[in-house]
Amino acid sequence: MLQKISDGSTKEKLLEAAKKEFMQNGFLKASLRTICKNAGVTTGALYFFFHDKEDLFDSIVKPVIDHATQILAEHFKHEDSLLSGSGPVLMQTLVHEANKKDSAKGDLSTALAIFRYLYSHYDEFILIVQKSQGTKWEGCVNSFVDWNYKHLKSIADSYCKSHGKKKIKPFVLRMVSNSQINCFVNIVLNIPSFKEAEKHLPYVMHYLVGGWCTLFDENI
Amino acid sequence: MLQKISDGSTKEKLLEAAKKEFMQNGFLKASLRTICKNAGVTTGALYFFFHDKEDLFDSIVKPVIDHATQILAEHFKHEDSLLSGSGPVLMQTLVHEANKKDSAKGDLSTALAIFRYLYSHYDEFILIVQKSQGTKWEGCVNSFVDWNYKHLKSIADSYCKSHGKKKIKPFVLRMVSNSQINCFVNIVLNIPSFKEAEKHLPYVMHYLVGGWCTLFDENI
Amino acid sequence: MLQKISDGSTKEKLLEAAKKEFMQNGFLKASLRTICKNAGVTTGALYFFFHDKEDLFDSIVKPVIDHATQILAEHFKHEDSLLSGSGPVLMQTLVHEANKKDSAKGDLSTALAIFRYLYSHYDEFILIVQKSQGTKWEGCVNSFVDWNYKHLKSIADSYCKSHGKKKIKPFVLRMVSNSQINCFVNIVLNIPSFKEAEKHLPYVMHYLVGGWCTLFDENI
Amino acid sequence: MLQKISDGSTKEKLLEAAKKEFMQNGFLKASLRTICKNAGVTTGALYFFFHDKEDLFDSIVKPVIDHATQILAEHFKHEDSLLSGSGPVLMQTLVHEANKKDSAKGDLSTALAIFRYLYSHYDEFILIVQKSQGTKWEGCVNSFVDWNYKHLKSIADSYCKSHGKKKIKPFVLRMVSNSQINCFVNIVLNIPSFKEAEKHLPYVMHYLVGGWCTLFDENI
DNA sequence: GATGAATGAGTGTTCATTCAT
DNA sequence: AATGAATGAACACTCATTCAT
Repeated sequence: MLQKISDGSTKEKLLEAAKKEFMQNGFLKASLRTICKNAGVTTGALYFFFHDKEDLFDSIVKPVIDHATQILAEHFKHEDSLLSGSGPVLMQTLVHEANKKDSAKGDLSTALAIFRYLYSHYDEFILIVQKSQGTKWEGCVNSFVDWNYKHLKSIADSYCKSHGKKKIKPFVLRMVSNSQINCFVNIVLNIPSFKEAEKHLPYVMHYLVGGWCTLFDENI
Repeated sequence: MLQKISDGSTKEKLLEAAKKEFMQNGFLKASLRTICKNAGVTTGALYFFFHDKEDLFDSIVKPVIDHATQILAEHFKHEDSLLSGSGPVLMQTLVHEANKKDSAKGDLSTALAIFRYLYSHYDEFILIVQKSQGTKWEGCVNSFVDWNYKHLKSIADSYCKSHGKKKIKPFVLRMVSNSQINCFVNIVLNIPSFKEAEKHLPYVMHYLVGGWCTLFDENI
Repeated sequence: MLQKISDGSTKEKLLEAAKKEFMQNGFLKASLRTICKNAGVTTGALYFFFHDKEDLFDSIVKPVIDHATQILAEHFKHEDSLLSGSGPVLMQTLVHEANKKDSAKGDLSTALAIFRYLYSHYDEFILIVQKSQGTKWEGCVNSFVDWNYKHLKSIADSYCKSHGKKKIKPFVLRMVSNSQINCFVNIVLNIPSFKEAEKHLPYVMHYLVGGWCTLFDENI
Repeated sequence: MLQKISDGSTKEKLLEAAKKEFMQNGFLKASLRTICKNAGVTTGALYFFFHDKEDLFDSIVKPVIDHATQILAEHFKHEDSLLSGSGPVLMQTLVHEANKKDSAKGDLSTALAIFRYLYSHYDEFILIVQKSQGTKWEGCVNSFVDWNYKHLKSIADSYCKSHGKKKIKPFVLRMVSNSQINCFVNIVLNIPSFKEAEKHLPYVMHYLVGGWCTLFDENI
C-alpha cells in the first residue's frame, strides 16, 4: 500500500489531530493551538513539519486528491483511446445505446474504483468537499467538473460529428458534467459505507445515463 | 415592490458594506470592523441595528430565503393539487409524457419565477449558497433538497401506484432531488444574467426530465 | 409615609428596573442598557432623569441611608443626653449593669426601629451593603462603624473617668464598634424577616453587651 | 519557604502587575490590558501563562487561601482532639473559665500564626477580602464563618451536654462565628503591622471570649 | 527534532454617554 | 419629556506565527 501506517511519530500525531480538528470545525475555524494540544505537542513542533496552517491541511488532503485525479485520468485516457480508435460503433457503447445494455456507460469499474478509494479515505474526502473553505481547494470539485466537461465535450462532439447532428451546447455539457460529479459526491456524502454505495450504483448510473442520452434525442 | 431602495441611511450603508464584505470573505472571515469602516460608521452603530454578526448576515439573507421558499411552496402546492385532483392522465403530464411535450414538467413558469427572483438578488443568493459557512444557513440548500425529495416522492409513489409499478427507492429519489436542485443552483452560479439563463432553461429541463423519466422505465 | 407609591411614571419604572439590575449584578456589572430595556424606556430617558450611572444608584440608595442615619442620630443624641445629664447612675444602665437587667443596653427600641426600617427597605439595604462596590457608598458601613466608635468612646471615656479607671484603648473601641455594626448587618443579611429578627434580637444584644461589659472588667 | 522570590520572569512580572491592578481597581474593574502594559508584556503572553482573567486572580490568591485554610484546619483539629479526649476540665479551658485565665481560648498561638501569615501576604489578603467581587472567592470569608460555626457548635453542644444546659441556638452561634471572623479580618484590615496587631491581640481575645462566655451564663 | 515563551494584530462585543430632534 | 441614533473607547480573549535554545 502507498499509505504508511501511523507510527505514533510527532508528525503522525499532528496529522491525526489536525484531521479531527478540521473535520469538526472546517479549515477557517480550526485552531492550530487545539490541534497541537490534542496531539500532545507544542506549536513549535508543528512549524517544524509544516510551513503554515494551509500546508498542514494540504498534507492531509493532497495525496487523496492526487490519487483520485490519477484514477480519473486513467479512466479518461482509456475512454479516449476507445473513442479515437474505433469509430461509431463504440460511440454507441459510450452514449446512446448505453441504457439498453446492463453495463451502462461502458462499465462501472471506474466508478467502483473511485468509490472504493474515497470510502477508504472518507475523512479526507469530507475535508476536501465540505471543510476546505479558505484553502486553495475550496474550488476543487469545480475543477473536476471542468475536467469532466472537457471529456464529455470531446465524446459528444465526436458522436455528433459522426452522426451528422449539431453539437450539444457547451453550457448543457457543463451542466451535465456538474450533475454527474455532484451525484457521485452526493452518494459518498449520504451513504455511509462502500458496500451500500456499491448496491446503489447501478440506479445512479441508470439515472445519469438517462439524462445523458436525452441530449442526443432527435426532438430537441 | 417589497424592497426599499437604499436611502443612504446608516442601516442601509451597513447592510451594503456587509454584503460586500461577506461576498469577499465569507461569513467567518468577514470583519465587522471592516464593514463598519467601509460604511463610514462606528462599531457601536452596528450593534444598535443588529444583534450580532450572524444577525447582520441574516438580515441580508433571510428575506431572500423566505421569498424563494414561498415561491417553491406555491409551486409544490399547485402540483399537489393537480396530482390529487385528476388521476393518471395528469400524472403523465407531470411525469412520463413530459419529455414528449414542449412544456416539460408541466410548464417552466415556476422555474422562471424562481430564476427571475434569484437573479434580482444575485448577491444574496451567492451569500446563501457559497458564503454562509459558520451560520445557521450553511445547510440551507440541503433543506431544499430534502423538501423537494418529499415532493418528488409523493409524485413518484402516486404514479407507481396508479401504474402498478413498484416504488422508486428512496435513495434514488433523494439523489434525483439533489440533482435537480443542484442543476438550478449551478445555473445561477455559472450563468451571469437572467436573460441567458432563460434561454438555457429548456435544455436544462429537458435534461432533468430525461433523467426523471428514466426512473419509470420498464427495464429496471 | 415618606415614600411615594410607584406611579408607573418613567422615572419610577427606571428606578424599579435599576434596583433589580443592581441587585442581580452589583453596581459595576449592572448594565444601563438592560435597565432601560426592562423599564421599557430608551437610554436618553434615563439621562433625562439621572446624571449618570452612579446618580441612578444614589437615587435608590440615598434616601434609605439618610433615614437610617437619622434614626441613629436620634438614638445617639438621646443616649448622649442621658449621659451628660445624669452621671454615674445612668452610666450603669448604659454599660456595666446592662447584662443584669433584662433590657440590655438600655432598651431595644432603637435597634427594633432600625430593623423595622431596614426590613421594609430590604433591597436598598442589600444594595448598600453588598452591591455598592464602585460607588461612593462602598465604604458606607465603615462610616457607621466610625460614627458608632465616636459614640462608644464618649460613653466609655465618661464611664472610666467617673469610675477612676484608665481609658479603654481606642483600638479596642473601634473593634467593638465594628463588631456591633457587623452583628446588626449580619442579622438583616441572614434572617429573612423582621419578625424572626425581632425574636432573635435579645440574644444578639445579650452577646454584644457581654463583650462590651468585659471591657470594663477589673482584670485587664 | 514555599514562595519563590520574584525572579523578574515574565510570569512574575505579570503576577506583580496584576496584584497591583487588582488592588487598585478590584477584580471587575481591573484591566488586563493595563496589567500587561505595566508588566511590559503583550496580551498574548498573559494568555500563555493564565487561562483567563479569573485564573490570573486565582494564581495570586489561591495559595494564600490554601495555607490559611490549612493553619485553621490544624487548629480546629487540635481543639477537637482536646475536646474529645479530656472531658469537662479541659472544656472549661476552652470555654467558661477562659476569661479568668490570661491565656484565653486556650492560647493565642493559632491566632498569632494566622496573623503572622496574613501580614506576610498582606496584599493577597486584601484581594481576597475586599477585591474579589466577581470571582469565585467573593464569598470566601463567609465560608470561613460557616466552618468556624460548625466548630463552635461542636464545642458548645459538647459543653452544654456535659453541664446539663440546653443547647445554644444555632442562630446565635452563627452570629458569634461571624463576629469572631469579622474581628480578625478587621484587625488585619485596620492595623498596619503584625507587630502592633500582636500587641492588640490579647484585648481582642478578651473581648471575644467575654461575648462567648456570656452565651453560657445562667440567666438567659 | 522539538520546546516554551512571546508576539501583536485581530476578534466580536459591550459600555456609559451624548445629542439633535 | 423622551426618542432613536450614534459615538468611540474599552473589554476579555484568540489567532497564526516566530524564534532562541
